[in-house]
This record gives sequence, C-alpha cells and structure tokens, in this order.
Amino acid sequence: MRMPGTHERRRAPCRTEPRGISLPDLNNPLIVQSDRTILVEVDHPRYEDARDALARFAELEKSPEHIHVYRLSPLSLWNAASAGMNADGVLESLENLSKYEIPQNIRREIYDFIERYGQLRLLKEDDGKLILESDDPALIAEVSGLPSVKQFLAQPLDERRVQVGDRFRGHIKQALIKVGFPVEDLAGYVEGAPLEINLRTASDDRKSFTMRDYQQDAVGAFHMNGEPQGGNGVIVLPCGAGKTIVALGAMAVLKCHTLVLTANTVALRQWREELIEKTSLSEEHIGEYSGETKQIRPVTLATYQILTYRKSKGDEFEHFGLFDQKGWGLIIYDEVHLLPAPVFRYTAEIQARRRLGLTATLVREDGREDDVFSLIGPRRYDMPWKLLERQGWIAEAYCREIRIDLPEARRMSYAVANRRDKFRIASENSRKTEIIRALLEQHPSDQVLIIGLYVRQLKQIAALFDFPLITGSTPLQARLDLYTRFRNGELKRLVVSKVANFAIDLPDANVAIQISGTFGSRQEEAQRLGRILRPKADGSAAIFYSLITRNTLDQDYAVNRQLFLTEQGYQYTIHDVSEVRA
DNA sequence: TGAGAGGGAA
DNA sequence: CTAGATCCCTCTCA
Repeated sequence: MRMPGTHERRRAPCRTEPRGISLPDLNNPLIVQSDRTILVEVDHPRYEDARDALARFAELEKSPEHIHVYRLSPLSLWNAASAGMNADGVLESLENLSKYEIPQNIRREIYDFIERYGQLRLLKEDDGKLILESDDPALIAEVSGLPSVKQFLAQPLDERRVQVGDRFRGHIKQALIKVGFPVEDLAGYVEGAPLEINLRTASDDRKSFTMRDYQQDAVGAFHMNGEPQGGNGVIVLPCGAGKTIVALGAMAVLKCHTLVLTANTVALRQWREELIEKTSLSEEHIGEYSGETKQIRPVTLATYQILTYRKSKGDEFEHFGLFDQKGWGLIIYDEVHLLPAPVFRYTAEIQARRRLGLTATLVREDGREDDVFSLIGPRRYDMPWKLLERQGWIAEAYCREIRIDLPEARRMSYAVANRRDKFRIASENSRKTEIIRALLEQHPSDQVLIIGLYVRQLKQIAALFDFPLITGSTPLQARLDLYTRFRNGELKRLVVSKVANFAIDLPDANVAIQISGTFGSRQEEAQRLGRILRPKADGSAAIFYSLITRNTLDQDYAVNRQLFLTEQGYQYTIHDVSEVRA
C-alpha cells in the first residue's frame, strides 16, 4: 500500500556503487537483468513478497507458468516516485529479493528515471506567470531546444527558468513526458465556487456510514493537505472497493462546485444516489447533464459521450462549454481508463482545476497511460487486490483456464483464415458448449454468469440451454426484470455479452464462465472477475473459468488478457478438458 | 408527450 | 486492427 501523504522531496545524491556488503543470495526469488527485465520464480516461497514489491514500480510483461517477466518502465518508476517512493527504496527492494547483484546500468537508470520526476517543475510566480523551472540549467537548455516543447515556451527569464504560455500548462507536460521528462506541476489551482459538502459519517445520522481506512488514506494521498503537489491524480482500487466513497471524501474536503464525468448514464444515476445517500447534498444541488436533461448545478454529472458529441466529423464539440460553465473547483473522471481522446485534449486546457481520476485498472490498450499521467495526474494511491481479499473486503477468487482442442473439422478453415476470422473461429469453438454443460453440473446451486464477446455465439448457447440472454439490444425493462430474478435467486444462470463490462447494476454472481473475450483486453478480464468479487455471506470463494481453444489465437490473446490479474496475484491454473469431465 | 427506431461517432 | 456497447440526436408515430 502507498503511504498516504508522504511526499517528501527526492533529492538523494546519485550513488551507483553497491552499498555495504550485499552478497548475492541464490536462494532469492528474482533476477534483475541489464535489459530492464526482471525474472521472478513463481513457485518460490517468497514469490508473494516479490510480486507485492514489484507492483509498486514495475510492470508485468509476460506470465508463463514458472517464471514471470516484469519490466522497469519509466512510467512505472515515475508513478512510484509520485507516490513517494525514492530510488533507494526501489533498489533496496530489489537487492533484498535478487539472486545476483543488480547490474550497474540498472542501478544508474533507476536513479536517473526516478530523479527525473521533480527535476522539471511548473510554478506560478506571484505576478501570475507560469514558469518551467529546473535546478539544472543544462536540462532547461536541452528541453527548450526540442521542437515539440519549444512551441509552448515564451522568453527565458534566466538560465534556470523559462516562461510558459498560460494556455499550455497541460500541453507542455504532455510534450515533455513524451520525450522522457515528467513534470512536477506545482502551479496550483483555482479554488472554484464554494459549496458546503459533508459526509454523513456522524453517528447520530440514520444514514451515516464509516469510511474504510484505505479510503481515508486515498483521500489523503490525493489531497496532500492542500499542498500543490496534491489535488490531481488517479486513485486505483479494485471493483467493489468503493472508489466513489473516495471521491465523496475528496469533495467533502475541498467543498467546491464539482463536475463528475462518467462512462454511461447508469453510472451517472448511481452517482446521484450515492451523493444523496452519503453526503449532505440534496436533489437541488445535483444536476444531470446528459442526452435527456441539460441541468447545470453546483454538482453536475455528465457522460463522456455528451462531451465528445458532434454532428459529424469536422464539426466542433457542442458541449465542451460545460467545462467552463461553473466555477468547477474539482473535476472527477470516473473509470479513467475509458476516457476518450477529445476529453484528454480538453483536459489539457483546464490544468488549473483539481482533477481526480478513478479506476480499477490503470491500463489502456491504446497506450495513452502517459497522457493520463500528465493530464489527469500520477497514480496517487493503489491497493493490491489480494490485500483487500485478505482483509475480507472482496471475495477470495480462483481463476481456472480450461484448454479445449479445436474440432478436427474446423482445423482446415482455421488454418487458411485471416487473423480476424482465426480469432473468431477459435473463440466460437463448438466444444466449449460441452464444457459449459459439465461446469454447470458442478455448480448446480451457484449463481453463474456466462460471459462472451460474440452475440451469435451467446445466442446459440442461450437457446441451447434455455437461459436468458442480455446484450446491448435488450431493452432496459427486460434487463431490470432479469437482474431482479437473478438477484433473488429465482434465476441461477444468465448469459451476458459485453454489456457486462459496463453494466454496473448487474447483480453479483459467485461463478463466471468466460467463453470469449475482446482480443487482448486486460481491463475487460479484470472487470469480468470483478463481477464475482462481492464478499459472500458464507465467506465462500468465487470461481472464474476461462474457456480457451488450445494452440490458437484465442490462447495467445488470453495470455495478454490475464496479465493485469496475474500482476495482482491471481494465478490461473490450467486444466485439460478431461479434468472437467472427471 | 413519450416511446422507439435509426444513423453516426469514438 | 477486430466486435460490440453506448450514447446522442433526429425523426416518426400514436
């Protein structure tokens, strides 16, 4: 867990020689290689220590059975740095777990990268000028010469300071991170119009509730007691861990007009309910700015989609004005991993407003994590899924991958198909049906979700077993009826398409069977597991089955999909069809 | 007035 | 890149 509110300056002298006597210990679980990869033995008794340590500053790249491969990426190190970690801390963790001495170049790079965060700072002068500053004149000279950066700079004030165009506070951070220099933004914020917001945590209130420790910590890590280092950034918490509560906590601290952006209208309604239930705000304070209504109130809820709406391609975004409407002192980006490109563009323009991003999976398949870092802010707080599991906030879960052969009759069509059709053929493997049947027999009294990508495949399965199916075209009322019946146990099996990725009101199950997924989406896999993580009344574990066609593209993509959850400590056990039947 | 279908966008 | 879901707007029909 990140330590809350500990943002000390990192000015440790660069030290590349090994400290003290740190003899290599072949009994340790990992190897640090000079190409920035880290190999970890999965079956090692200290594997969990290694995994938890690496989660803070490295990314899992590959996860075959016995050895996991992590990579030290600049962004992962900067995220660690902005959460208060320093290079000594990173090196100490590694030394403590490594079989061999850490290669010299890696030592050097860890210091270099971590120290880069904070070497360039954005500040606001008393006269209102925006300044890019560094203690190192050579660094200022270097970045000032880069064409992608130069366009945002005005006159140099002295050798260490150069003025930045007022409008370019976001753009310059974006440009600098792309050339390898993250900027620490200390230029502060506009306060926004005041609004009295309190949490209903007082015990005399009938609707009172208690903030969990980690939620409190997350609020602290975001706000940082009002220091300019805080006030922007991303909070990463698993599905069901109460991210909304953290946001309400931030609102209660800042007490200002707030704009909340959500991925869909159902989420928007849920925010409204949470605000009314858990804060002192009432209906008249809360506005909904969506396709249906265009209210703008002290707290306004809007979808990403309405912001990015335009009649046709070349037109302007009709509703971007919403950003400037009120004196927003805080903008909350729900499900920040889904944030669309135009919203990034606009967010670059509003860097003087506090920004809070929320997500369970800070990974984007489009590779724009660096834009999240520079425009919303760095990762301020996260909580390993397994730690929440241990504390009982989410259910224990087991992941099982079942490998199924492609029927002989489909082999030839698979062999000659293009990439897209190969994936479809493998995903729609008809033998998955028998496995579903066998698994259902093993779980006669469980609440089971069957989740897939291809609507055609889902329709076949729903028809075959006579289970109800929910897809994007299922009308709202029909969905709600099915949810109700599933929730009260009258219905025990439900087939769902990608709606399950977004439908936050989908009832909880304790078993999920994934029959196909959106190519290599790590984020989707995590969301799907999230559907079965609500703690069970009897404390029982949840099971996530993933049905994969052996030695096909289905299996290749599955490997990538599983990376995020593997990083979080979930181990996929691999099973043969024969084990399911037995 | 509201529901429902269809098109376009990202 | 794929397939699918969602959302927003507009139009039609009662």
